[in-house]
Amino acid sequence: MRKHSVEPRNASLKILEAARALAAREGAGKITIEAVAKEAGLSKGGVLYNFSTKKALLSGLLDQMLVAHRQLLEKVPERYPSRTLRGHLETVLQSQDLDDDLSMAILAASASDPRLLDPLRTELTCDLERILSDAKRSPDAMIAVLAIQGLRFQMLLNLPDGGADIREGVIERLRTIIDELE
Amino acid sequence: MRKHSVEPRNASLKILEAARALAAREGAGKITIEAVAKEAGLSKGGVLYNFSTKKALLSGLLDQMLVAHRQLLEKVPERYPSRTLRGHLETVLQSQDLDDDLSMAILAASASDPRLLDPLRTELTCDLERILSDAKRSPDAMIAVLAIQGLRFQMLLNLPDGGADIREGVIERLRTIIDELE
DNA sequence: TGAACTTAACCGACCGGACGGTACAGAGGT
DNA sequence: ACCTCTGTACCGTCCGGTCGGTTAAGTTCA
Repeated sequence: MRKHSVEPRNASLKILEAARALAAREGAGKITIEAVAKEAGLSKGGVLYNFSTKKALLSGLLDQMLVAHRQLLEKVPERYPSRTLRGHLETVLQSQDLDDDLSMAILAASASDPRLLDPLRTELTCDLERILSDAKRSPDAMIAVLAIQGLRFQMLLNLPDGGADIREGVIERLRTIIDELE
Repeated sequence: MRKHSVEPRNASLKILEAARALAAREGAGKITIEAVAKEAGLSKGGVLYNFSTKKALLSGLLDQMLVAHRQLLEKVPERYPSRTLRGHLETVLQSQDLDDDLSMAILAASASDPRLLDPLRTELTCDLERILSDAKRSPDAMIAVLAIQGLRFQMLLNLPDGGADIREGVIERLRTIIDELE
């Protein structure tokens, strides 16, 4: 029947990319199917062909972010102790503002459908398990996790951070906490 | 055609209360002016008289939460060192799930209008300033702040927490960190 | 080979309803 | 009489999703 050597021209990726660009340029609130379609050089129908619903689109975006997250984690050299935790920290520090509006969009959507975040939850559950089993003193490890999470949301929502010097101090401190875990 | 002759003045409070109840019962996504009106036992016009726009309503909700937050902070006995920080921790621990959907609603709305969170930002800026000036080792204090923030979001979004024992360990550890700040 | 047919990918008009906001007409109290 | 407040009706817009095309690239078979 079908041999199909050439992959079906995947517009999905282009669509996701368009959504990212759109979110970065216009803000989280501007992600509508039509807008994404226009940005991707497609029609509304085209987008809906690839993602049968808007939730599916957002879900796809989250998925992409999780994949990127995983890749970043793997880049942490194996020899490091508390590898996962360290990876989390670096991920947060590297994250540019580009992802912020995207995250906000997903967050906003999760207000009406909490299950949208399920993939994130399972991913975090995995990571957390690894982190806690790696570390000697789990409370300290968990506090580091929480602080990193706090840092992420602080950046996401533009909450006050106490100024640059505090920021650096915190990062340094977090690093030493992680170092001393094992 | 007055039925309840009592307390005709200013339905704002009742409206806010209704919005809270609605959010708690139906979820964050269900906060619409009409729904709130129905819940509060008045009409859409009535709600819009008190809050001329939906943003104003959400803003009012945020305000109420901040007031409650401030009151909780004041309940921490003065003699405690790092009073504000301690208050933050206790606030998070006491917070009911009731507030969760409300917070989600506000968060979601802030995706399309980031300035909605401005009051929160200024409040936090104040608190942070006090916390950092109170504490001897500011990085540690900031880490505590971040961890508490992380805790809040973890609860808000139902992110994994590593289980009850870890949770307790974290709380205890946070308390000692705070104790040792001054 | 080439006509008929199938299918994947995409288009775009349209629908329906949700929702924020407006207009205006009272009602009640002072 | 006036001001504060509330109710009803309505409007316009936005947006997600549907649906009947349409195009192009195979595939089948005479």
